Amino acid sequence: MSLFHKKTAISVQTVRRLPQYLRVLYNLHAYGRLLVSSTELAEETQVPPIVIKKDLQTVHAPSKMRAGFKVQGSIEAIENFLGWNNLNKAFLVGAGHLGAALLGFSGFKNHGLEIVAAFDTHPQRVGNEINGIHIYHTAQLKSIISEKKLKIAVLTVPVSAAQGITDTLVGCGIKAIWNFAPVKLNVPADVIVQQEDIAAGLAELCARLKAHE
Amino acid sequence: MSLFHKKTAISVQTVRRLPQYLRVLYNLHAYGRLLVSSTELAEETQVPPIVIKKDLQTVHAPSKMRAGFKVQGSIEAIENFLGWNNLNKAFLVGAGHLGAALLGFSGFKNHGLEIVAAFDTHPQRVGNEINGIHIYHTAQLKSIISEKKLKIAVLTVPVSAAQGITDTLVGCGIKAIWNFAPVKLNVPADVIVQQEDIAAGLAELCARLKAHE
DNA sequence: TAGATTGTTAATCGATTAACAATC
DNA sequence: TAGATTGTTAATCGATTAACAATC
Repeated sequence: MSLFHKKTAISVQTVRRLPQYLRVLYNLHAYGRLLVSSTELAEETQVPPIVIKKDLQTVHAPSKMRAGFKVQGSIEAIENFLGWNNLNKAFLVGAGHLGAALLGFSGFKNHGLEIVAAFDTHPQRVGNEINGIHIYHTAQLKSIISEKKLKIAVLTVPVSAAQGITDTLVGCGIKAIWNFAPVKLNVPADVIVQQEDIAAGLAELCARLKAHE
Repeated sequence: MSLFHKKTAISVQTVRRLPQYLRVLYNLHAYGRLLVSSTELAEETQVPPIVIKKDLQTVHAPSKMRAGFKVQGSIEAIENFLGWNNLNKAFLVGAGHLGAALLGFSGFKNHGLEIVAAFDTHPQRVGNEINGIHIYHTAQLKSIISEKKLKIAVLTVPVSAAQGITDTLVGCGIKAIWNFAPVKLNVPADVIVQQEDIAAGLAELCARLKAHE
């Protein structure tokens, strides 16, 4: 209603729920289902039907009155909203167990992310391939990032190495870092850091366990 | 103020922020610092000082007027709140890359979790040890769970195996499952499932990237 | 002392939930 | 038709934020 073009800020919570819906929708689509109601989606997720209805409405998922949301159209709406219909090229630094797990997870291609290179310093890892992705030595970071024009980093290095690598990445003009190391990274204001903190999940579990007793 | 003993429900958000504070507090403690203000903690985390003040107050972290929160006492308050001062014994199912990453992460001992056994079906993995933790065959789940009286499972199996294993675990009387497989698990109401969904983090990153453009 | 801080209550904001109309 | 569902607006709830007193 404002004359000014207000940036429609969609809540973080909504955004984080979208992948759940997407998984169910993929399944339904594979079974040939054309429509799904918010109540049915609610059964397949932990999310209350009204929340689902609102979330799908905010990403403009198409629907049919009385019949539910269109499966295919909702998939497209969510993918489009998240930008998951065209792949972002990314690279991974730190090809240890966690890094290898992420490299091995082909599902990212459904999630808008294509990891095209990996880096490590460990001589036994450099030169190998995981899931078709070559592991370069970290010394080559700068040249390969600029050569392949990469903007998104997945950081799975030990805590002790995280800030140092980050400084290098920032120097390479990286736009976003998906950080799995449990440290706060210092970056310039225009670099996005998405922090993944599994201790948070564990804390939640422990709190629920205590409350349950 | 109520005569009834109302269960003080602490918000999930607060619980999930606690580990961040804990990491900073451990560092400060290692440097011999006795007090820290919420403003200083705010600089070391992404969290606004008022939120930190409130969070620490809700876990009854001790403080000194005008001087800040007591470092050691705050550590104890958080650990105590989360039950991280005495270790919960847990086991892991699925010793692939992700499982191996979690087994290799000794930091869980600071987080109230001690993984004492791992399980897999892969012949090349069964019988090995990772970080001193033995990998048993999944066929031994039942006997070892009851022998060691384990109540908490960490689930890092492929999606296709997750529900089947879960049914077995429920049959063994497990109390909680920390689930890294991107599926909703069907469990009885008295079993806690803590869902870890890295697609949620990726979705958040993508939304922020889009908003940033 | 002045000023930085915690302590505590109130105000704001935004997400969730409820309510009900519209639809097929 | 009746009933299940989406569409849309209002109400509720709870987390965050602000405000200011108390303290050393």
